[in-house]
Amino acid sequence: MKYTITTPLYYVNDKPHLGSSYTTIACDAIARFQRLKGNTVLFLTGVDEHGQKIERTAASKKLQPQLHCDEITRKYKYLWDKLNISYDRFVRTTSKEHTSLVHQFYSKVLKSDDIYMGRQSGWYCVGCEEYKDVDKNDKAPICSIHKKELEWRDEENLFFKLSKYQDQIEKLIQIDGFISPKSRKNEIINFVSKGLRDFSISRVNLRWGIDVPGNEDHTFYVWFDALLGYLSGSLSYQDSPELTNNSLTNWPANLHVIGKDILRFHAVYWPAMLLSAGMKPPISVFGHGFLTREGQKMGKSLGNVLDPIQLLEYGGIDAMRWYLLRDIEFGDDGDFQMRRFVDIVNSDLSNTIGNLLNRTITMSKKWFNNSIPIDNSSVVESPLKDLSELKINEYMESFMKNNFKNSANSIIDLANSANHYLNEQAPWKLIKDVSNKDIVARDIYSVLESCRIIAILLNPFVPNLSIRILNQLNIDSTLITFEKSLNWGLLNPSNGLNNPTPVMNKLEFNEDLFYE
RNA sequence: GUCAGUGUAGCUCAGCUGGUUAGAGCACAGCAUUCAUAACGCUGAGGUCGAGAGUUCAAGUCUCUCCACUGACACCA
Repeated sequence: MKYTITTPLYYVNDKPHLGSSYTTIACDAIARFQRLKGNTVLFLTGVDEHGQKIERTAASKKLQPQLHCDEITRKYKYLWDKLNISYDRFVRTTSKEHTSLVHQFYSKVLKSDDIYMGRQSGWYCVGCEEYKDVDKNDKAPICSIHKKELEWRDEENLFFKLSKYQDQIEKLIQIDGFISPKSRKNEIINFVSKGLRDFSISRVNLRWGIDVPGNEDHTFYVWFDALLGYLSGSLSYQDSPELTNNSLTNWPANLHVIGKDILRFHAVYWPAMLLSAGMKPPISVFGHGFLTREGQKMGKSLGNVLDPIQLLEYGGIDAMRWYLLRDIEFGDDGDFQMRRFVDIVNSDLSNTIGNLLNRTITMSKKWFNNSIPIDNSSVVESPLKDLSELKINEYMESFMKNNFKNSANSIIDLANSANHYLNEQAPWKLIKDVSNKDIVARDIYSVLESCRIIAILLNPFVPNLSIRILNQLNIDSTLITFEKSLNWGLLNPSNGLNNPTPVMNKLEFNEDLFYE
């Protein structure tokens, strides 16, 4: 089965922030999960590089727009690299291939007779780059966001006939699972029910964009450019892109993950555009929440922006990924708290999981020939076996619903129970009597086996840590799949064990590390 | 402003159609302790369930009012 998942195409006005890291980490976890399930995954990410804001930012830095984009794009790629993001394709909207695709797509929409030239007039905020929905008779309205006077503009734009797709969109968004989470689905339904209006897809006074064929003084406005990146990244033949059914083997996307702010464009505009071009809409769209920091909105004016690179250098990749996926309800807004970051990571990864692995390997090597106890007879029965099966099921169920938090909790439950089991059985006492050796062998084996399963389940969340655990168990991480690797009793005693060293070091709390 | 959602221990949250002394994890304190990463385990302290009023034998759970925060209300990359 094919599975296509996308992040948004990030706007390269500025360097990547924590929010885009969050989205991308979540997508990476899903992509890795789907690969472990045996699906052929296309994980697509990229950048949106056009627009007036970028043109201006570049100008203020005295750079050509393209050079500015190159620079920021490099930063994105660098960060995704550091976060071990397993993307398959990285789309740039300034690439030749993308431009070609936009033109092809546009001609399809033209053929459907869904484009017309219209006039747009109204109060325009340069800061927002958009028309404001204020009373046209107002004499000097002010942008509520920028607190600046609005400009009156009156210009020719090409429009897309969104209104024509009212019925089809209404049906689509009703489909169970198309929009998640549910609360946002209701908002969209509410919005659509009020009647869809056509929207403008071109600008005349914008040079940094893709030309509109046949209207050379126009360039495409964001949605007829950026959204199409999903298509150009999905084509089978990237080099000479042709928008045909043959080349679209990775389409439709199974899941677009985006921030809640652009949900409407993905759940309403985008499907309508695709329908117009004779193509299938995506299968599902997930709008996640935003991150605050210590209860406050992050912003430059507050000086409390948390730089993902800094966080990464401080806590490491596993800590960062784990905290974001494990502690924040995917879909809801979340609050980044330094204290909690340190506590959660230390407790879960170092104390519970890391220490479990460490103590068990030490015992095993000590009492069983520097290796794993051979215990084929009793491997079959263990309370931990039953529990692991239960937790694996919970994990899978939650993950399919993008409920990473519950999924992670299932892993922790299993690790806690294994620790608990050791304390109850106390093999370090039993071993003092040689006749107990079989019991100890069974116990140690079943805890090691739990560790193996924990490592596999951990893989989509914290791939690096997962591999470190598997390495200690002497297991080749490249051969892992859910289907083949999650059965109980697969740990092979003849493989032996590597020397235990802590797989996860503890973090020290440092309150004002990241405030300038 | 209109509509929707949220508000439960220091922190993150469970609490279905109202029913015994309100739960979990983390953090904290004490005990115990090496197989182990000052880890694990056990025990404990912690809440007038946003505020007020009402319905009821009984309300965190229903109704009303108020407060705080969040989101939607069309072109916010």
